[in-house]
This record gives sequence, structure tokens and C-alpha cells, in this order.
Amino acid sequence: MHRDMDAYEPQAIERKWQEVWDQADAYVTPNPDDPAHAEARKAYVLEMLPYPSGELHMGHVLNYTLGDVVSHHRRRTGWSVLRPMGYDAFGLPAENAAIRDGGHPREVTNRNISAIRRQIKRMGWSIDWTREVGTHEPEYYRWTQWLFLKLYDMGLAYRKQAPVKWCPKDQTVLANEQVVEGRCERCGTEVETRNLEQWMFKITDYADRLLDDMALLESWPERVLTMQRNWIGRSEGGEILFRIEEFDEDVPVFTTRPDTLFGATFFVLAPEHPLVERFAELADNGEEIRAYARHAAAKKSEERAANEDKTGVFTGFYATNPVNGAKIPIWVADYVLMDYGTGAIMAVPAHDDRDYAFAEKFGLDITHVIRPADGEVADGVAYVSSSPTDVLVNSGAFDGLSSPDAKSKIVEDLEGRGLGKQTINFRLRDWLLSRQRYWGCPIPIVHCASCGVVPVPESELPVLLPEIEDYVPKGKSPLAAAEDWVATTCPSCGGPASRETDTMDTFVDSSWYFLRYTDPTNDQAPFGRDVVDYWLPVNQYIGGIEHAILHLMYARFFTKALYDAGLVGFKEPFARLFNQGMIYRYGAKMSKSKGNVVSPDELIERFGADALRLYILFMGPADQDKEWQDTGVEGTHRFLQRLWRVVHEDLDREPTGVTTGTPLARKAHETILRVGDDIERRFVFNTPVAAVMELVNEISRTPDDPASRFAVETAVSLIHPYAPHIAEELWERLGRERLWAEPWPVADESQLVKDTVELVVQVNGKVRDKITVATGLPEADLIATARASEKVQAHLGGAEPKKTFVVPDKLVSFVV
RNA sequence: GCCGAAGUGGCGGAAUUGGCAGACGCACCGGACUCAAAAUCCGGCGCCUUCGGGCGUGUGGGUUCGAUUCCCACCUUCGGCACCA
Repeated sequence: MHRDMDAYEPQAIERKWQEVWDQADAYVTPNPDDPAHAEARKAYVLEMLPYPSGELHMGHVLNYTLGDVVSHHRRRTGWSVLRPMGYDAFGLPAENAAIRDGGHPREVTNRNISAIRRQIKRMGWSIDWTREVGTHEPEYYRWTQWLFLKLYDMGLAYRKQAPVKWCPKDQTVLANEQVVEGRCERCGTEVETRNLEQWMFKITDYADRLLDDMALLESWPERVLTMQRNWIGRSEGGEILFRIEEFDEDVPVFTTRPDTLFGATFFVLAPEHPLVERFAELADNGEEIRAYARHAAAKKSEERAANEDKTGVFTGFYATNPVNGAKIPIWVADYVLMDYGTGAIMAVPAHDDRDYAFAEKFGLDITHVIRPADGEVADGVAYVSSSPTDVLVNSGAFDGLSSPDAKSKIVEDLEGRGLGKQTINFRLRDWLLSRQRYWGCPIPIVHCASCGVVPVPESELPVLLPEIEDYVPKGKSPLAAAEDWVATTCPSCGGPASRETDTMDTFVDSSWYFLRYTDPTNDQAPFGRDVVDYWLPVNQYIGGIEHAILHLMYARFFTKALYDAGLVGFKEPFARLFNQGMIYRYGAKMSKSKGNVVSPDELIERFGADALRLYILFMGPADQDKEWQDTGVEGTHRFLQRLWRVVHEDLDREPTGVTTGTPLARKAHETILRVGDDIERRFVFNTPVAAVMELVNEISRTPDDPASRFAVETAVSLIHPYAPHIAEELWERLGRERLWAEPWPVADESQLVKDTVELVVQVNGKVRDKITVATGLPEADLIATARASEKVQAHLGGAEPKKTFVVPDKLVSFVV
């Protein structure tokens, strides 16, 4: 054993190297002097910024270690790497903590940021700390406000009195996306509906581009694209007008199946539809209709959806089918939703499950108008599926047309008579961004009695959050209590006016932070155009699947809006996206309530950050969910100790300078190839660890191989992105320096060619022998060698093989 | 119900283009060292076996000389969406 060998003490060396990197500005990447003409290969490696809860969890550890390996590898292969960090620092938890424990949300947040920053630094991730941002800092949210006003100028931010989802516990409005199964995403409370004046972003204007520009993305997980596509929910169809004589009015319905128009046997209005009240006034059963509508509105959307049994009430009135003049009964039923399409439908029970169930229950007519090409459908059964070969029946002049032809022909016919048109409907709703809470970015708007809604002038930004005493929400924003702050003068007419008291959804803050990182101290603009165009799009974005829809779609929307505003020169923010899998323990997601959380701090204490970093990636494919093993970190710690020992043992040997031509040298070159290929091309991170472990095992098995120093240096160099502290320390002890800037090893191709290979011989598909043969033998020689084997002969039974297959340098397969 | 992902030893996982299933690690078993233990090192470790071999990657089928890998059907688990006309 090396006489100077001291024990491997992670705590000491990790602290030491974190300081060295810091002093050397090892990971600081200044912007190029002239970004517009910069030539260096740039790589923007970004992980989703953390919400500063005060405690780093395993999801963070995986997320940022993953990004760290990519960053180190890119740097050492000659890229200029941007790798920033920041905090998504506004939001409810800090405000709730302030309400619960006293103090100011800002103090709570800053305390949490300090705590999580300390933990982040302990992990030794290679971050450019000069670019750190917090979305709650006035220097940041000034520009969030500026961008809001930009969108306002573009007509993309508007106010709307709307029924909104309201969480009675958090006392705030929720975006559609924050309602999960009728409950508040955050606290699980059942959601109510309220009418409030709300700020909205017109994301629906970008629905088509959000779909079409997916083609511009370099590499996104297919499931994320699918989720976004479903969320946008584009569907092509027709808007068709049904006449209601009593009101002398044409009521539009949306349908994707205009080909079934002749089969419309009744008409249904959503309970919230404005016409419902007018029917109630005229109808004999007006009270019954009103009661039904009231009852349906009061029901939770969850109940409404879960209720398999259809309910509804007949109005006593009829609508006229524009295609054949048929009078069909008008019903009110809660299976029709006011916020999709037009809030009214034509019901075609013969070809729609829901309409069928309703018709069955209330004894309404069912008329088949579509027949599959190869058969009849029995009466009384809905034929719901559709095929391009389906044919129309009972449809007057359109009989015999195929279903797709009829779709366009019928709409064309109606269009000619002003009774219908082609339309496209989206499930996507506009983004409701108002929040009636304190701890968020103030909306920079003033309300003036004479001028109306007036934007705060750019020169007066930021609109600072006022200091208030009481954060408890009372159905309106806590900001309303800051009367001195609310009272202001109108920027337009100078008269008395009041400030907007809502704050912004925190998703607004995180919809542009990746742009701010490129130019974090700019006090003239949110970012410079040249710099942002130089760094963006993000080359590799890494984060959890939970942001598949909301954050990622909002950020894409923002980028497109800023592109239209001429502020950025790219249409998509994230070229490549990678979603890390979730980590489970005892079969469940780690959470405080389940008591199955593992604290990174404790593990760092016991085994060091390097061992934790190594294990979190070694445990399995980064993109898959996997089970945490309590002994895992101990295992990787053991490996690092082994590496430590192997290096010190080698220090006792005289270096030979041999880097080729020995079995160990070959193993080292193979490992270089494997690790590089896995990280770069395959984007897998668990197998490189296994490869380096194999190399280290090989070194300790063959201590007398002349290439041992080369193998040792290779192992240290390759493990560096995973375990940078120990790698730097060992590198130094090997008499080298600055491993972080050391070029990534390159495999010598000539060393990868082997002299001999193990030839597998199969008879009837079963392996019967393995023979060591020289590399590159011609097929005939391989066959001869294989047939010479006694084991093979025993299975051939003296017979001549009927067929023989040869894979050069690999395998011979006989069939008898 | 619809869409998507995944099912491989006791456990996490590997097998990159259809060619040796189980790399690497954990756990476990045996041995060395030790008064002893820990640590470390060496060896073993899918199941069955008459020791020839047979079986084996969720289940059943198919294609192929050959399938964890490709195709069809099904089962299970997880995730997303869900009365979206």
C-alpha cells in the first residue's frame, strides 16, 4: 500500500475543491464580446429552476446531477457552456408560512433560498453563480411587469368577467390547469365557481402555432408532445345554425360530424347557456327549467362528469334542422358544457354514445344515417366508430356519399345558404393569470374612473409590492389593504386612480427566466437581443414530467409572443427536452406525508456528495421511474474508496508511459468509447458508471500491466463529471491539475481492434460451443473451425448441415 | 373508455443494428485476514438436473436458422386525458 495514503474523506476534499472552483471561476461563462459574431460552440444546458422550499429533495439531486454530467462533458469536449441557477421564488407556500408562523413572505423566501443554495453548493454542481436570479427580486420582476405590458400592447393581455375556478381554502382563483378532478391542485380542496374580473393571456391565438412549431423541436419526448397536443385539442368540424322561431334567432352548434346532420333528432343546451333563461320565461315548466339549470351549475364539475346517468329537462320548444327543416325538441342537459364549442349541440343518438344514452332514457327518436361499407347496423344500436368507407343513408340528396365526402359537401351546402361554415375548435382556454394573493408579481396596471384601464409607464417600473400587515386572503387580494399604495394618480389624465391589486400567476415568472439568465444584470431591458439570440434556444432542457403541459406550454407561448414583438429571433425556447423519472421508495413517491423521504444532507454527511451523485445516476435509466435502495449510496461510496485505493497503489509504481498495446490499455480505450457514446449519443447515464467500475476492477486485477497509470488516469478522468471532487483530488495526486478544464479523453481506434474473438457456435439455434479464434478470419475458416469442435460434432450427429449462417467475428449457426 | 410508458434473478438494472440473457451494483452464501467483530480481499450466486443436459426475459400465438429485441392478441402496473359534441 502507498505509504502516504490517507483515508478517503469526502467532507474534507469536497469542501476543498468547491473552494478551488469558486476561486478559479471555473464555471463562470461570460457572454462573448460580440455575441452576434461569436464563433465558439455554445451549449445552453438548463434544468428547471427550483421552487425554494428550503429543502433539496432527491428529484432535484437527480435533475441537477444529470445536467451537471452533461455540462462537464460539454465543457471538456470544447463547448462554451451556459449553466445558470435561480429560484422560482414567488408563490403560495411562502405566503402561507408567513401567515402561519408570522414574518414576511420575503423573509421566509430569502431564508429558504439561503438554505437551498447552501445545499446546492454542497452538491458541487458546476454552476455559473454570477447569473443567479430570484423571480421575487424587484430587479427581476420589473421585467416580468415590462413583458406583461408588452403583451398588453400586443393585445395579448386582456380583462374578462368570467366564471372562474375558485379555491375556498386558498381563497384564490385557479387556472383550469390547476384544477385536478374538480379539486385544487395544491391543497386538494373542492373547487367552486365564481364570477370575477380577471386578467387573461390570449394563448388561444397561438394554438395552431403551438401545434405546428412542434416540428421545429429537435428532441422532445413523444409523450410530452402528445400531452400538449391533447391539451390544445384541435378539432375540425362545422358550425351549423339551428333556427328557433320563437326568438327569431339562429343558434350555432359545433360538430365534428356534419355528415350525421340528418340524424339529429334533438337539440341540447348547456344549463349555463344564455337562452335557457329565455326559454324558462316562455315555457309552461319555466320553474322546472330554472331549477334544473341552478342545480346543474351548483354541481361540481367532477360530479357532473362522473354521473353516468344522464339528466335533462325538455323546454317544450323546437329547433329547425337547417338541412331538412325537421323540428327537433330542445332540451337542457348538463352533459353539454358551456365552455366548449358553442354550449349547444345537435344530438345524433344513432352515432354518439352520450346522445344515445340520453335518447334511450327519455324515449327520443334514433335515426341511423351512417352505414358501414360492409353491412347494416341494427336499429336501436349506436354506430359510433367511423371509417372513411362509411356511407350515408336516410340523408336525402346526400345518400350514398362517403362519410368524409359528406362532411365537406353538407357544410358547403349550408355555407351557400348562410347556415353553416367550416370551423376549428380548440380545447385550449386562454391563460387566466390573475391571483388574489400577496406574494406574487404585481400587475402593472392602474384603474382610472375616466380613462379606464391604464398601463403603468415603463419609467415607473417596477411597481413594488407594498408592505402590509396581514396576508390572510379575504376574497380579494391582500394588496387591497395597502390603501396608500392602491391610491395613485392616473398616468394618462393625472386624476385620482387606483392600482390593480391582483398579482400574477407564478407561471408568468417562469415563462421567461431562461431568457434572463443570458443577461441577468441588464437594467435597460429584460435581455439584449444579441445575447439572447446567441445562447438560445436552450440546447438541453431537463426537468420533471409534471411540467409537461403548463410550464412548457406557457414558456413556448411567451417565446412566440416575444418573437412576434421582435425581442427574440427564435420561435421555440427549448430544442431538446429530457424528463427525468420519478424516484420511489417503498413503492411510493417520496413525500413527507408518507414518511418515506430520504434527505440528501444526511447522505452527504455520511458518504459525501460524490457518492450520492454517483448513485442517483447509477440506480437506473434517468428517464424511468425507479425504486430507491437504501444501501445504494453506501455501494457507490465503496466504489469511490476502491478507486481511491487503486490510484494510490499505482502511485507506488514507476509510470511507464505505456498507453497502448496491453489488455488494460485496450480496456481503458474501450471504456473511453463507451462512456463518451453513452453520454453524448445515447444520453444514458447509468451504464457509464458501470463501465468505469469495470475498468477499475480490471486495474486492481492486473496491477502489473504496464498501462496501469494510463488506465488509472482514464478512470479518474471519466468519472469526473459524476464525482468531480474525488476526481480532482486524485488527478492532483497524480501530478496533474485542473481536471475541470482537461480535454475529454479520446479513444485510440487502433486499440479497439482485438486479435482474437470468441466464436459462438450454434446448432439448431442453441449455443453448443465457444471457440477463441483470430479476428478477421474468412467465413470458410470459421465454418471449418466450428465443425472441428467435438461438442458441435456431437450435436451435428455426423450429418451435413442443411444450412449454415455466419456472422463474421461472432457466430456460426448450423441447421440440421 | 381513449392515449402513452413499462413488465428480465431475492432487489436496482445490463444486453446500442435480430446473434453468448443476467454486465455493473445491492443483498445473500462460503473462504482469507482477525482473539473477535467491522472494514478489506478472494470465490460463489436465475430455476431444475439422473451432471448429459433441460427450462427461463408478464401470458398465448406468429415471423426467423436464431427473438428480451420484430408482428398479432391478451394480462398486470404506472402516468395523462376523460360527457370536449
